[in-house]
Amino acid sequence: MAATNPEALHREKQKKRVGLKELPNAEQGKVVLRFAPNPNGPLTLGHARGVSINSEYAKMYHGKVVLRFDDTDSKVKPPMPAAYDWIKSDYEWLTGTKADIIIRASERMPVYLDHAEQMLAGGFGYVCRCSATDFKKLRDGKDACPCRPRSIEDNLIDWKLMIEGNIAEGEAVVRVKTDMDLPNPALRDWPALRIQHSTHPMVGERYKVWPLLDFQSAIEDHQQGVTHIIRGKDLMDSTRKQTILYSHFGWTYPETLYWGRVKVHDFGGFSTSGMRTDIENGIYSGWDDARLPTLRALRRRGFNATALRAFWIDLGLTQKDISVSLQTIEAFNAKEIDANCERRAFVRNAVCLDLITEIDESNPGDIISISKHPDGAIEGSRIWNLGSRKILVEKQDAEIETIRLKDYADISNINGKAIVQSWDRSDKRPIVHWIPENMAREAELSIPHGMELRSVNGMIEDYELKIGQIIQLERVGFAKIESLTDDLPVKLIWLHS
RNA sequence: GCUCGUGUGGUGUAGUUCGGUCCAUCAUGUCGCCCUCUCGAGGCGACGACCCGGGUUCAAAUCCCGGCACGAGCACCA
Repeated sequence: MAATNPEALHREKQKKRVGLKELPNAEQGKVVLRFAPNPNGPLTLGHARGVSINSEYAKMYHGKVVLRFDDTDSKVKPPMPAAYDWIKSDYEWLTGTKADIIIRASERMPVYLDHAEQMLAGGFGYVCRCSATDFKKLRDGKDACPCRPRSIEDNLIDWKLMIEGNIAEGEAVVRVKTDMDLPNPALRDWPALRIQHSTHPMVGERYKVWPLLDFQSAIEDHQQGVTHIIRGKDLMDSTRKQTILYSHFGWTYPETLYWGRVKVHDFGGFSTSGMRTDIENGIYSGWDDARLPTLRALRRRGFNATALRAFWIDLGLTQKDISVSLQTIEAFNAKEIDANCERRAFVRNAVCLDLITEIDESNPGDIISISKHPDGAIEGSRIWNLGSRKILVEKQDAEIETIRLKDYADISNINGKAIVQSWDRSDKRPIVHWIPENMAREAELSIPHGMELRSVNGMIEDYELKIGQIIQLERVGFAKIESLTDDLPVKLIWLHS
């Protein structure tokens, strides 16, 4: 045997860093972050990343999160009045707290319009009356458009016409002056505000000129003292555009971090507008349809907010475009909820057997008690009455000759007769779940599976069932009790295994 | 086309700042074994990766150069 290097034995294995990376230039108590959704529907699993990461950083640095509704477009992505409250409650559900500051861009219009005027008066912005296509042509050739050199006075006159509603939509736009030689064409004299005469669901027809995201967001971040922006990397050019605007105003741009695109294999993308259309067309029953990746749907199915946050924080903040599996989220969820879920039996394709027992001194009798949770995480027992001498097992299990009825007895199963062979576990025969026939109640388990909703019928153990309760169906998986109506089967909604 | 960004096992991540302590972390997954009571649970174990090619160096996942692949932006959407 060769000599062992003692150092090699003591070498420490490297550890995985836990939690989020440090934020650059972050000072305890002074960090201000923001989460800025478009209120065109409730929050999705994708938004949950933004909410989780931002709120976690706020917690780490004892900072604040601004929840801002970016509702400055009423034509392409019109805001949904109901969505403001949905998002607020989705946010609260997920983080367990209210956002520190909540604002709507549409109520802050005077601020944006005022800054637009400052920009024009300062000569670093101008009103452009070229058509979008003409401008694009000029911009691609690094050529300034004819409106650019006009005087501040002329710009202010046009601006007045714009905000008074005297210029039609598409006829004018306010641009931020940049270097036309910028290598990135997307940045050259980018548009800051445009005309929209449509009715805004929150403020009506009060405003004729609306800021675009890059302008509105930049001004508002400064107003709120945002120190760190975390956004999708598709918005990298926004950062560059806004940095130019900030330097015009003499402000310092916040630290900016990015994440890549996320897909959850089982859902695909998270298009809110796509879901909205499908709901309107009756493909889905509503925003909480179990097949949808909305937070409300996930919550309805029994996903836990802490688990969802833990999942996103574990993923961390990287610029890679990723595709994750729902299975991973489910594993986080199972870990989180297991200790709180009572067990119940659910027998699909039930087969009824006659229970035959010999009277002997080890016979536990007709009243047996089974723990609500295998390792006692939940106290108490379920009390079963075997008085009817009839039991239900799954058809598949009934085809096996010798099985063990979980927590009861080893039996031989021949011709519909379950004959007790031993009370104690006597060999390695399979353990199956079962229920006394007189304690069984019909149930329907609804399982979302991609575009379809599968339904599995069976008999559930009717013991202390409560509506809204998440239980673990032994050997099947977690499910939530959706409805408990007399005379109707219990409705269960599938969570995961 | 122009601009920007990213490349670590099946998936996702740690490590990359300041090269060695990395025969590369953890989770999820898959497979196997165990189980005195969920074989869709639990326990244990195994599997599996630094995009490619050069270079610098005693030493590279880490630094340099060149490829390649993938993604995003180039909206009067967010």
